Amino acid sequence: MPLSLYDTLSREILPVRPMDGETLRFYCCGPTVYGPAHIGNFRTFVMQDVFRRVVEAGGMATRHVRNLTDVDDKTIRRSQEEGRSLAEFTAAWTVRFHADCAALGILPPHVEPSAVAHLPEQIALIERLIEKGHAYRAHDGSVYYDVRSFPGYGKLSRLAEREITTDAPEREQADEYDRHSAADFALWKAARPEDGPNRWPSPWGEGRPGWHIECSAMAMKHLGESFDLHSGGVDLVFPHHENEIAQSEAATGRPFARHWFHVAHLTVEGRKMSKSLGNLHILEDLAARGHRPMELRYVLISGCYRQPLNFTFASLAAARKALARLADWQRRLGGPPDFLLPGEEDFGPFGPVYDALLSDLNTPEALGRLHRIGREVVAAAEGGTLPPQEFETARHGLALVLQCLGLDLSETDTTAPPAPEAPAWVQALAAERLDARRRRDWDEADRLRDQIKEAGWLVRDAPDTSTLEPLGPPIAT
RNA sequence: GGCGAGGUCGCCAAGUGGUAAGGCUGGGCUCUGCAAAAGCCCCAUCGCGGGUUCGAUUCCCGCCCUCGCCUCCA
Repeated sequence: MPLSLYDTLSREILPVRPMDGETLRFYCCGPTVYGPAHIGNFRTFVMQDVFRRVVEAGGMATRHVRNLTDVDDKTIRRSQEEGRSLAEFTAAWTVRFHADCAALGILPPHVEPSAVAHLPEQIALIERLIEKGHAYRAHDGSVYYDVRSFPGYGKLSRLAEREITTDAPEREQADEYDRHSAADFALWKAARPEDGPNRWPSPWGEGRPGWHIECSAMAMKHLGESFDLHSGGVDLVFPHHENEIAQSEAATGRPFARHWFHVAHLTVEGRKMSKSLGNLHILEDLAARGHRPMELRYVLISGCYRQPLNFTFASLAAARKALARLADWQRRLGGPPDFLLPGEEDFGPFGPVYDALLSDLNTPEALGRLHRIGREVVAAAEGGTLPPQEFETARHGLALVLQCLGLDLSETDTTAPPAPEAPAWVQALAAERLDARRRRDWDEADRLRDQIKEAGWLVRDAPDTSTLEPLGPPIAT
């Protein structure tokens, strides 16, 4: 059974099938590498990752391309502010992005093309559009796409051209002077003084590519003129993806991507994420509050990708508990098997979890089923009512399902959290209490426990010893 | 104004034309010197008003409210 997924273009849930019958080729709009990616960015990347894992678990090969936008207004401006070359600046943020993705268990794409490394492809595509009469050169050496030359313009976002032009803000007025229509967008931007050394030669003079053209050029280069699926955050529907379609289909005369997969946005504690609210959280912020990346991943897949998801620190704490439980079950089922054989028939009792994922990537339903089935299976295994062979199937199925969700529980050992060392004086109290406990002086032991608790530490007794752990995640100030 | 999404237990969040998954929190119990952990159990009639229907949270209409996009923000 193939994965069914909502398609933004047709507004229908459609099966996702490779058009070549072998490899599912898909493109994801990647990050602009000018700073750390925030949790909203990661919602999209995590969902794209789950998508890929689910497809691959069904035995299908994939070819995953995700670009790096490393030349645009922001990268140019920021790099200059810091006095670094554009290449040096974007390389540093790319390293950071890769590290964050790895922490979140996001599989690296098979190809990760960079925009600056694909200038010839972009220029060639623009030339092709000019030749076909879909683009024109402005006086300053910029090149614009002629939106009116493409009848299908607006089909993805359902925005009539009339709407786009009527209320266009009065920004970039200088450019508008040269544009045939306010809806026309730049394919090539003529160099400006403030761009500094960040300019490249082209048939139209020095400049740099517009934003949208990079994805068209790189997707076509690495996936072909027509491919299976294209993905990004909902905000990219318009104008980015609308423009990509216009550019690509006008140039090739062929359908660009067959399926469009968009991930809804995140709110934070019920409010829109924004710089001014200071809630554009990044992985670093969460770590400072004692949260692991996997906890964020769990939160990010706990809602339907088509619905806005409300991120809260309470849900992060809930995720920690839920992960600990899953890790416990996995341990009690004998731990993950040494190797996994992907295939729908191998999910054993966890088949319904995978079915939920195949049904429009319903991750919350999948998590619900995972908890319900997991509880039953573990109880049966420990109650002795699970035949040995089914025990092995369950163990394997659980691992497969966790792999689809990308939940790596290896770091989730509840008995040994990455707890910071308690201050020496708290440890001294704990040692004192352990003595009292060994003397069976319960009153003294309880008194010391309370004292330690007030200091923010929990005493956890084992038969012959005790350990300390912080009471809840530290609250960032 | 245009296009679109949504209002389900204290919080997060699925789902269905026949009386509502799951996680967290909370309450009870088992275990434990106590506590923690673990386990078991309990906890919602689905924004408001109409309509269709044997029956609606699920379909239709109206209203209220929230949110997203409408030129470079995932």
